Amino acid sequence: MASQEETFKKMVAHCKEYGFVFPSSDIYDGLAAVYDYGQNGVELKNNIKKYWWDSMTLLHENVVGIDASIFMHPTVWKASGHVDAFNDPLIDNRDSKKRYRADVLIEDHLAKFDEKINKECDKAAKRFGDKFDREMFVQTNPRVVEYAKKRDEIHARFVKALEANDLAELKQIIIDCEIVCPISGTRNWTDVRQFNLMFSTEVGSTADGATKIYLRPETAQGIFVNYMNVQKTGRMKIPFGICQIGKAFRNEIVARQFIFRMREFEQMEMQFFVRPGEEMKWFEYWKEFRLRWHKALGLGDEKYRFHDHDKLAHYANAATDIEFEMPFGFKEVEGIHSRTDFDLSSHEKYCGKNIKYFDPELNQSYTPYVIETSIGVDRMFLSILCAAYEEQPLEGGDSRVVLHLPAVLAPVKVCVMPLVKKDGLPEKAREIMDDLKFDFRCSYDEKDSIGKRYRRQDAIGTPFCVTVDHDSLNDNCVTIRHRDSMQQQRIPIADLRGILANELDARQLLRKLL
RNA sequence: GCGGAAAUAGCUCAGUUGGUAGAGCACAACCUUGCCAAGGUUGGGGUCGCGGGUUCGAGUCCCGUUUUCCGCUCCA
Repeated sequence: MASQEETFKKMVAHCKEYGFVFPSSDIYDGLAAVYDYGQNGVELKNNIKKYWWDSMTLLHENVVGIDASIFMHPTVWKASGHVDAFNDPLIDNRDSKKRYRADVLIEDHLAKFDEKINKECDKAAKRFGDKFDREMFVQTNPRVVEYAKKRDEIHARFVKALEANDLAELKQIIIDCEIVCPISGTRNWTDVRQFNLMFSTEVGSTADGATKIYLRPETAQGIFVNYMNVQKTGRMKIPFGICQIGKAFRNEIVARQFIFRMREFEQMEMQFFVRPGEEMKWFEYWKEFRLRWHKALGLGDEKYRFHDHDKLAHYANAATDIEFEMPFGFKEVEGIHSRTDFDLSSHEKYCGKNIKYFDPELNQSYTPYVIETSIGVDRMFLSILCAAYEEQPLEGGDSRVVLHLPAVLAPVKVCVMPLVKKDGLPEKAREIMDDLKFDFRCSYDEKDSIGKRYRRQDAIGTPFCVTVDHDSLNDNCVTIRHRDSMQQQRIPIADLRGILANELDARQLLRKLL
């Protein structure tokens, strides 16, 4: 495991050295948990997005795309539950250095009163046997009445403090209740602080009374608020899906592990609208389809697994993750959730408009249920790089760093190089490249020895190198060198385009999904 | 956010008890060579993360700060 972590560190360094991922604002020492994609990274990322987009929109005639704004009406986040669910009051214990949610500490404390009351009841029940009347006992036993009174007092303060968002009062409750840290056993608490996972900004000048709005913490809501527009204008019939690729923002408390958890990240999401009662059927369909999409890349089937959620989010009735084996363990890359009608119903309530679907086959209206597939582009990018990166020992004690990227995703498809920088070979190489560059992302290299140039292309995962030598001028043939096997073939220049087109055909990948 | 460690050229690192910065690789030009990281010559590139302080003098000592890594904590 230790060597895997070492390899991961080297992979991260490799990403910077070869123009895949840079720290944001690098010349100012970076910005925590924000990264930029470089000249090779952006190509790989775009190729991942295209593979996803095509698999959704080309292979499913009932799935269409949209591109919603990052800014949305503030009420969207009320309706989605984010405003309430993402505001956690946090408190630290100075001795144990542990952090807790202040509301959870108080709730746990309140629960203790009920435990005490139950204990008294149990004792009394044993004493009185069949004659025990619990209701009567609770109302009359002085000790139990005292517990209940205290509990209700604290509960009332607690609810009031939460409603008013009174952080000082929350701390005061913790002090008054003499709540201690379960680890250190002390009451050496910091102040309660609010931590909102959503970034906020303002629309309009402050003089006019600016409106506070949020940067979206998920792209899903952009689809929900457009569901009616797309359904009506696209004449969509249930079941149908809307997909989207876009940025989302979360103010993570701790963001680590390179691009795995970033404050600004990109999601590829689809919301699939179905008849109520049919959601589990479609949940299973998308679960299976999405896993096939991952496995089709050929990074190794054993690197994927499902992780079903035991604890479901407020909106879901079934949820699973597709996890990928990163060097730091199996980690979530994609989530597939059955979101019920939670979002659409909630939006209907908040916006006050009828957004039900009229099903002509059933001759009735209903709020559709939703299956969501949500994949992090950056996590997908990371998983591919982790699987592709290899420090490969070669014969004679030599070694090379090679990225075994799926050819369809590679940033550069082919590098054309003259064997030597003279005798008309560069001109011939340029000629070949000018012919190929409309179809494939090509690069040209004439610097350094041929071996060195091959290694440079291995390091960025270029699947093919084409070398022009002296014979090429006479026989119109070139050498094509394959990245993974390092084997070379001599082929006519006239066949080059056809061979490359076949090897780099994205359709072959998509066909595996049917 | 807490604790620990670190920050010197694009990368990997050296730099003695404080005395005004080096190597290898990489990069650019030229020469030689030509199918898996060859050799030579020349050149560009660093106010040593940033800001203070001590000192005649700080990459080196002290304080603060930023970023990164490791461990906690958090993660609908």
